[in-house]
Amino acid sequence: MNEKKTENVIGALVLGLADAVLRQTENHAPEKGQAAAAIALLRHEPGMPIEQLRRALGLSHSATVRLVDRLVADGLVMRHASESDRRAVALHLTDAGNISCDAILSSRFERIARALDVLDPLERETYRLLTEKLLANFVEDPDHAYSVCRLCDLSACPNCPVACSLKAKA
Amino acid sequence: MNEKKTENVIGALVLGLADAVLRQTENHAPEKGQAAAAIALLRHEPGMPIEQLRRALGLSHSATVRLVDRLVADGLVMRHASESDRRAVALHLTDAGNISCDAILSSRFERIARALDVLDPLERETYRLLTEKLLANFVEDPDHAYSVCRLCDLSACPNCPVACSLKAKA
DNA sequence: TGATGTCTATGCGCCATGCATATATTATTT
DNA sequence: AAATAATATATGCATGGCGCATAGACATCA
Repeated sequence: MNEKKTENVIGALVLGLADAVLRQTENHAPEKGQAAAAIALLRHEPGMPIEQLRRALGLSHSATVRLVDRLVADGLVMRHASESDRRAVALHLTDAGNISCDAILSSRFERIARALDVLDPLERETYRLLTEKLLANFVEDPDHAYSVCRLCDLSACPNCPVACSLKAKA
Repeated sequence: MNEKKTENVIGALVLGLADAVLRQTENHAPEKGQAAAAIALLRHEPGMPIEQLRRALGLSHSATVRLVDRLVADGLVMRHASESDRRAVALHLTDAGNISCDAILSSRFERIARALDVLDPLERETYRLLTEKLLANFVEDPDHAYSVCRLCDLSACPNCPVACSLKAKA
């Protein structure tokens, strides 16, 4: 009995913590919504084209173009010519964009770390291992991987289970 | 070393699963955004006034009033006079609203259950216990509790750790 | 080379949002 | 009890983001 309670509890934490993280990161971005995620993704993958960014953010094409327009106007992002495809735009962070990105990543880290404070080291390790198992099974394809990891600090994520899982599938 | 990896992995799962759940539930609501959460909240608390709904959804006042307007126009919600406060509106689900709510809750459950499929029963139980511990520590006040549990199926959540945690604080 | 698909950009209309304001009712103060 | 402040709801207005449709540049493949 009460088999549904597990799903309720996990759903609640997931929703609440995602809310909290998104609120935190939005405070360090020029606007609400996916701006912070766009900035973090451009650190992951400098030179990312708009279309790839679009798929990672789950936006329509025009919404993505206009988001990039605003980030460029804010001085956080630059549009360069892509070397491999002359149709495409290669997006890069400016110096100001990198500073903004640092603030986004560290505020996200702090918020999650605070939520994990109640766990002792052993519990935390257990939780990490189980979460990695869930995550490896969760990701469907490269676009989804970018989406799921869009606010991660990849420099602090050796052997990312998402990347490993995709490699194993290929 | 790699102390930040725990936060990265949990942040990624939380974000990705919240995305997936929100997309699922939106499919069974008349519009994107907080409509599905509003419907689920009105099942939790029939007669909830607009202001309380507003705090649970994290919207502005006018956005909430207009959201309710649209839900009423869609035939999912009714505005009644509140018995305890003649300024307030008591919101209730219509029959159609209840049907929509059933679809929202079950689609959320299915999506989360699917993500948990990789865990064996023992792992799942461990994950549930640790998540309950995190959740009990996470919730700040009653408004936050409504927000975090806004898509839960409370009929399947005996001894909700969120409610218990708030009782203990009071 | 020709046909089709992809990547980016933009004009246009719609609609959700925030702001300021208005009204009714409750709570508080004197 | 009267006056004042605070709360709950509603709405007109202006702004702005979004989706749709379209267009041009380039790539890919036959």
